[in-house]
Amino acid sequence: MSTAPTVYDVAERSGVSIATVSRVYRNPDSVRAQTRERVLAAARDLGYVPSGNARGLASRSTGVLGLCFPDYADPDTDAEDDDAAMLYSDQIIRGMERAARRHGYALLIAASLKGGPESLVAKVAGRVDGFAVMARTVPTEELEGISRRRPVVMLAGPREEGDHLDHLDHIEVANYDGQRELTRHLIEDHGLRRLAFVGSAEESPDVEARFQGFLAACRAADVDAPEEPAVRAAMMTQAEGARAADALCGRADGPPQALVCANDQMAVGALHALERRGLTVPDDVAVTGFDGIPLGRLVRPTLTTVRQPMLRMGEEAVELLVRRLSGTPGSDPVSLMLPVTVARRASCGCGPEERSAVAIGA
Amino acid sequence: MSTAPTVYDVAERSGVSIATVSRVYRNPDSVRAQTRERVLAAARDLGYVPSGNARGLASRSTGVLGLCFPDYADPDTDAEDDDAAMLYSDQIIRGMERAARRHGYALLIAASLKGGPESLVAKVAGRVDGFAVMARTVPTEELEGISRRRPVVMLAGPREEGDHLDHLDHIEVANYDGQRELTRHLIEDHGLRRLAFVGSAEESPDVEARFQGFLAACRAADVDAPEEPAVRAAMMTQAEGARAADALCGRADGPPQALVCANDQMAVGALHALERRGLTVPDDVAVTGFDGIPLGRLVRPTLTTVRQPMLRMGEEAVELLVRRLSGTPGSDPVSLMLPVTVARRASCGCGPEERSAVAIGA
DNA sequence: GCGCATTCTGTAAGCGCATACATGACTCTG
DNA sequence: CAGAGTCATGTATGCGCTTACAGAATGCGC
Repeated sequence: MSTAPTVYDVAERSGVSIATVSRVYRNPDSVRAQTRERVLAAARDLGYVPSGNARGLASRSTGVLGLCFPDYADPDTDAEDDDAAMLYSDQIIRGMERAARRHGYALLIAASLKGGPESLVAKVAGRVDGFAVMARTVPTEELEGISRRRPVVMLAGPREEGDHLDHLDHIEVANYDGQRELTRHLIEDHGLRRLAFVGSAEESPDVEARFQGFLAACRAADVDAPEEPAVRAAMMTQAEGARAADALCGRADGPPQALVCANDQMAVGALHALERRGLTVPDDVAVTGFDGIPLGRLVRPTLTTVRQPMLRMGEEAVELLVRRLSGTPGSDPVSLMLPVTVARRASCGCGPEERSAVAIGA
Repeated sequence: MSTAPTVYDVAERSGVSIATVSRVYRNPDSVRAQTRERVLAAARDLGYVPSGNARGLASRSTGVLGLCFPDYADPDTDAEDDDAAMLYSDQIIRGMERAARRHGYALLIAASLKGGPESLVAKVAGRVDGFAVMARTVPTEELEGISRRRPVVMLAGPREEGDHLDHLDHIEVANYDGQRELTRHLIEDHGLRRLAFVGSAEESPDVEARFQGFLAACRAADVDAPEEPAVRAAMMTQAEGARAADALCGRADGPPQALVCANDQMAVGALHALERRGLTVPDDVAVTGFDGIPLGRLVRPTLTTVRQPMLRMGEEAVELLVRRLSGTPGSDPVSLMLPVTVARRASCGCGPEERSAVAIGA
């Protein structure tokens, strides 16, 4: 692990100048075949690997795209169960990696640390040509600054409204339409009328949009539409989902007929809590989630949910970045809305087999 | 997207030298609070983001670890089904990302392109402080060269034997012990005696080790142990698994009692093929896989398999790299063997509920 | 108010590569 | 065989930052 060889070493060993060594890698055809072979041989002997840093510095580009995502680790998830630990950021990663590869980019990923998220973005932003950020991982204001210098696309978050609307590119999913359709399904197809929405305490535009979709479906069907979510969970984890379910069961008028959760994690938690209380899902209480994480298909009953097209979201993010990197810089910020699908599974009363689902929204 | 601001711009704007700007980021305490604030304010105004390339070049380290993995995309997998597309490289990624984050590193990932794998490694190797490579993604010889200059750990592949044993660090899994235990289970607990092993045509030490474990269990129980795998699939995909199952069913003596597949993908393909032929799994034929991909729990019957600890493998890889990066450089190459677990599910006849499984090997 | 220790800040020299430009070696044309 | 045109290679500069080292500022004791 002695000090690594550089172009200078390779140049000396093969009797050429460093410019020629550089050309061998950047533009092989511009070097005579014989010379090229000599250089490559020397490089091989030395174990030479071009420094990405130096190359990037000199050429002003890295060939790397980035992704910042929140640390979604749910402490409730059984650490032994690898499958259950797969959340949807993994699917975005996979989608981005695939698309990035097609365009000749590598992918740099980093989850926000509790320490200081600022260092996170800076670290990633400084090493990539452009990057995607999952909503609410990083203050929008900070992203605004960065996006003046390089492309940034926000995933699964709406553009900021009002005075300070941001200028980032966005890729959203049809939260409103998806939740409305799912709620409509509960009301019309299963005849449920006492529905409780489990939201989150922290401000989240996604959760808010889902709640509004929920309300819209209630109103359309003349079902009691509460002003507020029945519960606002402190965090959107299984433990909080369980707590929410317990709270709702303890109410004077008994549990609602359906528990409409703002994400799958909480829904799974609710499932467990209801089971512990001796209630049967979906016969006593229906439960639904949102997101479409793999775990939703592993629990029993399988979880009815609204599936987000995570893979595609990752791919679209890369396409957007690539377009920005090669295109006219001045163009206006883009907002792409991706459709979701309602996955009707067992927890709403649709039986064990997953029903075919259609795209909603966008 | 005008040209990005640099330390020089920030220095000028805040009336200090570039060295002070640099110190504000690298070593904040060494700058008087008042000066620091001025610099940070200027940086904010300008939308300054330190260049990772320049920093890396000057400081000779990147703060990034890497992972190269093969492009495992199985063309048979329903592209619409995101969950099924999650293969085990995703879990390694997640494991590495977590561990890397704990140590203050980001993670750079890249799958090998069909084009030229050499460019892949070079690209990654040049941009990271150290990296992991999944076995058979990159020629060992090339890795050898690179590993002279920076830490490289090979995942899920044994050290090269014989004349050219490599000097890389390795993290392996207990292929042999796992497959032997699973096979023993089929023979002793389910009383099966006519077993067929579905291997792969390409040379793979993993598959070979699994086959040897299979043989060992057969011999130990006095069951016919074939010299060769019953089928050597061209690729380890679902399509090839299905083809293998069909081939075995077409034999004169009828299908075997159990189809022991070298990986889950093929096992799932076999499951489908058997179903198409009207055979019932596990009653007519038992089927087993290897790996423990999420898909194995989604298919019916659920797939009995040997689960590899992918998350942990990713974490251990990072720990190893970090140790190398901060430690005594001269130490000998390490080989870490991780235990596997036999997941007894429905496809071997163990019933729908997954049985508790114990660690095997290592 | 002086000398000295202690902070704080500036100066300058690279880090390893890409690349514009200059140079040299040939080939071709007339 | 001179001059123009090609192609292969070398020279020199700078990309934006870190980091010795040197120098200025500040604090302290007496």
